[in-house]
Amino acid sequence: MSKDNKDEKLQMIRHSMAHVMAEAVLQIFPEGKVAIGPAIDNGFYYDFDLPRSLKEDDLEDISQRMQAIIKEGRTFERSVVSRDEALNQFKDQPYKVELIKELPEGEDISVYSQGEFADLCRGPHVEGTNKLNAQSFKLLSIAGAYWRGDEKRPMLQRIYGTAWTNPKDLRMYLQQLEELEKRDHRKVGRELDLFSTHEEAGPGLVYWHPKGARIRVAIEDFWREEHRNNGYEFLFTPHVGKSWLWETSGHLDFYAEGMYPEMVMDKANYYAKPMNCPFHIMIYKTNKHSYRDLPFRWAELGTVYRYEKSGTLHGLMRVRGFTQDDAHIFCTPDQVEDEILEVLRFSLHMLRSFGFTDIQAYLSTMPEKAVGDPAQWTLAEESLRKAIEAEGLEYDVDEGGGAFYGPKIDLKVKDALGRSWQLSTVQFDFNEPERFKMSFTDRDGEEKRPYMIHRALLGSLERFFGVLIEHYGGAFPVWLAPMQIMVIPVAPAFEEYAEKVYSRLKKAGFRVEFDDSDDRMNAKIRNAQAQKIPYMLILGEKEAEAEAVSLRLRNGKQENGIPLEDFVARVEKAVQEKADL
RNA sequence: GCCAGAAUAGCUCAGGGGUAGAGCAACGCUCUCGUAAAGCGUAGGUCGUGAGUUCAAAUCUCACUUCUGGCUCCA
Repeated sequence: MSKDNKDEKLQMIRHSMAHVMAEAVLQIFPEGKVAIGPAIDNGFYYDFDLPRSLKEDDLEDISQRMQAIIKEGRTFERSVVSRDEALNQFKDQPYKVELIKELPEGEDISVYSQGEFADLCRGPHVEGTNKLNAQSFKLLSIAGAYWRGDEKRPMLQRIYGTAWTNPKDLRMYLQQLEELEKRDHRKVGRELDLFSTHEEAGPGLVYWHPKGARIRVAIEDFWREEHRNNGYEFLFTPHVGKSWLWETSGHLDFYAEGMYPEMVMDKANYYAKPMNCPFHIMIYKTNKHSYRDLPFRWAELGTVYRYEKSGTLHGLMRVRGFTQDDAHIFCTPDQVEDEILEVLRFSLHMLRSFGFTDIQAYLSTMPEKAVGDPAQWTLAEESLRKAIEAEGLEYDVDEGGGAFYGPKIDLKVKDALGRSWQLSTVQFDFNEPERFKMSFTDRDGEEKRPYMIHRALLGSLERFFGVLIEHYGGAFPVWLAPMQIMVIPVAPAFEEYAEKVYSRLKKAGFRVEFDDSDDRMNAKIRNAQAQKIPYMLILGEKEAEAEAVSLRLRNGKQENGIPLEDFVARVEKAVQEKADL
């Protein structure tokens, strides 16, 4: 069977499972209202409006009822009904009635029934429950979900489940979930002592511990070096600014909800910055600029603060204070195409350097409500499209999905577990240059608006760090590892030689530690392993005599009797090449 | 912000209307050791915060805070 066929079959199974679950839930709550229940990646869900809140215990009951229904060997029967018939049949189901009323005139209204339970549904479904396996599904969780995703509509109860063709696939999926849990950056972050957040000090605000900061410094050092190589200048700007900035940029009109509230001082209102751009624009406006000066590529690791709704905060992935690896490019119209191509190349180079090789692009174009001249939009969109194609990237287009101020490319990477993360973004801005009345003097002596491009390659350092932690499961490649080498003497008698090796490695600039605790060697190895340190050096009599080291890698492999200087060269090479080990 | 769940020692967790428990970690002592946990001991908690019920609250109730799973949001 081809992959597509297989996927289609799984979709049908999952969707059918959702119907079976709906029937099971209605057995318990005959007066319950059903909303929608589609198949999703790895499973299905169904939304209900029920007289009471579901509890975890209910899932077991529902599961058993589902198994019973499956074993009854029902068939899924499709029937086509008129609108009136449908309205009549579902008159006790207000959510279905709403859906029926919205179905376009002339379209078939189909109903699938499986014995007692019938559901408005486009289908398709498997022929009968004999195609479902009572042992290869699992109900996973209960969640709240707004009807039609609208926060003004009723909150429904959603049950998520996963379903597969056979119990083995289910087991594999559940194992994958466990793996995900093991790699969770919040868990790894605590185990490796990388970062913390504090209830008393403010939710969504990240504290980078020494070991986490080592990784950040490695990232930032690389980031600066690459920006220097790519023709960027660096800026530093303040963290707060007077309301004038945000009134002018327009953020106070359309983004005030996302900002930390004002601070009043000396009869002026200050705001913590949610964006760096107005600050960069202030620097631009300090001088008059000629077309000969452009382009400017100005980068800043700019820390911004945004009020994210409390329920949306999540570890490092969604926070209230974060540092963007931000840059703004100001250029003339005829520079746009080259600049965009360069930015995209740079972006890909950065992401690949961190081990992300599976990258997809998303192009978002002009929405209905937009500022700026359509000709500008066209030039911008074309430059984005050309760049993506020049780099041979797979891409999707979200027609009309751009922000009102300009089109953009987002890059998403797939991590080691196949999950997608949006990291890079390249966005045109036709709004702020206008509002801040930016200009440059063109060849013909006229004052013209520069093009402005926002771009972030890693997104935010916090989020990027979170993604990195999960991508590597905490086992960072040598160049990023907070502790690269652990020196472990076999016994206290060999501490002198171990000390010597330690000094040599320290001198070479490596992040090396010396475990001189009272633990036995075995315990030291275990501790180093738990910290996912790439290299463990086991040093005893043999090594001391030969000026050598015995190397244990965190993947369990061993190499004994490596001359010390060879090991130094080897680590230098791994760091240089950004290799795993 | 909304729905649901959770909060007990640094960490992982047990317990539960009548003075708080384990393992790991920490600290001290002993052991001097060749590739994933040596042994013994010591210390450590107003049971998230505030209020209420009760003779008595960590336990029951309410509010709040934070976290978790979702929804929404992410111009």
